[in-house]
Amino acid sequence: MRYSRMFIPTVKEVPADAEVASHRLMIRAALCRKVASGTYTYLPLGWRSLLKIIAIVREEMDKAGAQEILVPVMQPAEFWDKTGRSTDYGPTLFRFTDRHGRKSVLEPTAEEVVTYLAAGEISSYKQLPINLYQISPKFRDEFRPRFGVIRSREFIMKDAYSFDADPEGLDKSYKAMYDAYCRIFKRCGLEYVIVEAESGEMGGSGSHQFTVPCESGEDTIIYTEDGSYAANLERAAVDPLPKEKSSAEIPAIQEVHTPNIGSIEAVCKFLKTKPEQMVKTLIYSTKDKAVAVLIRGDHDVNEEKLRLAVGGKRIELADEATIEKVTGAKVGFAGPVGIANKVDTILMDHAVAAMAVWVTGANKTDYHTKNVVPGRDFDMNNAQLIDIRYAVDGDTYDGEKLLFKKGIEIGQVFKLGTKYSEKLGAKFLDENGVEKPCIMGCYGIGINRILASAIEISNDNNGIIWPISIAPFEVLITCVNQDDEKVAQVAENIYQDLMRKGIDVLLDDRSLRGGVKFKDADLIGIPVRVTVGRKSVAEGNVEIKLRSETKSTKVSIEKATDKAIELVDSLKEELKT
RNA sequence: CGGGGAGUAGCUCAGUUUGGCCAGAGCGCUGCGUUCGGGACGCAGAGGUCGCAAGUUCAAAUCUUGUCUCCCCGACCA
Repeated sequence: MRYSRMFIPTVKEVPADAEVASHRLMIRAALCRKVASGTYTYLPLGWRSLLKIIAIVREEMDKAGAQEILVPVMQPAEFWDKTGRSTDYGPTLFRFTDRHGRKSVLEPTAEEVVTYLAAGEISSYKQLPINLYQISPKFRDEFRPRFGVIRSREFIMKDAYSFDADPEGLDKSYKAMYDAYCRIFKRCGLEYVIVEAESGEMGGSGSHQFTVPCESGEDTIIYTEDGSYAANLERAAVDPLPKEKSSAEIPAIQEVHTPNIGSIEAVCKFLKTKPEQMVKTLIYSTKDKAVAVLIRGDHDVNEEKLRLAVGGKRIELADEATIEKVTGAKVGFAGPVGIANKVDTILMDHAVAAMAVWVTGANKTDYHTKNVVPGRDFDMNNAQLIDIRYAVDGDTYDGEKLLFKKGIEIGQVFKLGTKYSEKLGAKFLDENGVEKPCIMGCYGIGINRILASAIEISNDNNGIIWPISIAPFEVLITCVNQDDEKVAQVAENIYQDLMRKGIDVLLDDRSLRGGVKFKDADLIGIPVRVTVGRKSVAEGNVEIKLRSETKSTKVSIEKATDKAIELVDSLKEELKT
């Protein structure tokens, strides 16, 4: 491709609304442009990279035995009602009504439609296992799109769905996808980590998340230094804290007047105490039950752990009316003492149980209680002791200190089980003629996030440094003196030669000053660069360098092609699996 | 959705407090000339219903009200 004829509108100025490096560089290097909040147009360079990523994903999926299909982006809302995800997905689901009044959604993922397909076509164990995947746009009405394409409302996802006859089969299918993911991300040049994850509203029994560690990531991954444990924030388990020693004499429980002081900070200030000496009592409700959650003042409830604790049911913070009914007080004054017979369940975090003395709400508007001694003033048998909070700095798991790191989630694999197959009737007859639901798994990769995270972890002040596998081009020839016919001809010859030999090459044949071309070259980050200029051509040479290095080497014009190919090959070699 | 901020030339922004002499700068773009290996320089030019709508006023980018959009901080996910 000739630069002079290619649409590569690079920009010198840093875009005002781009916060993270990858977003800034994607705009500046002319990979994409924003159309509206969370939606982007990909320009030729960006699309070329995406196509390369897609090709890698497709190749590895096929190799892992999955088969590519394509389901409609526009799906009947009815499917989503059947699985309950119409409500579970909530406002994130894009909905619309057609001219006949039929309700539809734009696919955020395709469990429903693929399971519906399986329900109609699969009837025998002989057809299993099967794994179907697609690579297509997905839509999610995120409350806050941000970081460019990292969290957007429309994105390209590879989503795969496996159907197996038994749990052992699912384990195999899952492993095949897990391994394929490792190969895909390696080939894309990403440094990634795999952590245990929660399956969230996907449902199911097991999940791993693939994350690229970097500062601008939105996800938090938690791991132990010895590598024995790694999980995401939603999942990470923590050890119980050591029991505090109680000082000899603790005065009797005492009610304190705290007018209009409901929040933890305010109470602490008022009572001159610290959040870690307080116990928060949060009232949650499921469809039919009220649950009190006791957690230390400086900790946060992990609602995913909470959801699992109540048997995977949908659970949310109770509304004001419920709280007032349960506690007999306004919001902000709930406490554990005497609440046992008002709620259906009391869940107590380990850290609360470890405390010697509590400061809590009094279940009385404008009052708190202090000197609450667990066991003495609160019957510990009323509460179910569990791990229900987010891990914080200083926590351990299995005795090992937990460390925290930010990252971008680029893929996740789930063991779904039969949630979807049962609801949508994807059943088969086993070898004994017994009808059973298919056991499913689902597997997602954020294609655009691979692009963004590759840039995020590999760039410098001057621009992108692409891994060669997903770079828009493999080689860039910079012709420094385009108006010098001889120089231009040398560049042209190398260009033709590289193209003939199957190299993805871009020739910068614009009639511009060298400096401009070098700046653009750094910005768009093509990994191998051949510089053809008057000086070196006069000596019979050209210069070759890697984008990732500053030094260039002189090679004779005749050997330029071979040298460039050699560099391309060695870069590719590093990404082989 | 809650809290904060911003919409003026293709881009980055000044001007708004104190209404008029205020339609501006730099970059980019077009033409000519000089330059020509790290985003050159000179001259000449093109380009804007000041987000939109209503209102106040002799007069509105500037004041009032409404509205839309975008960005940042919190709760979801690839």
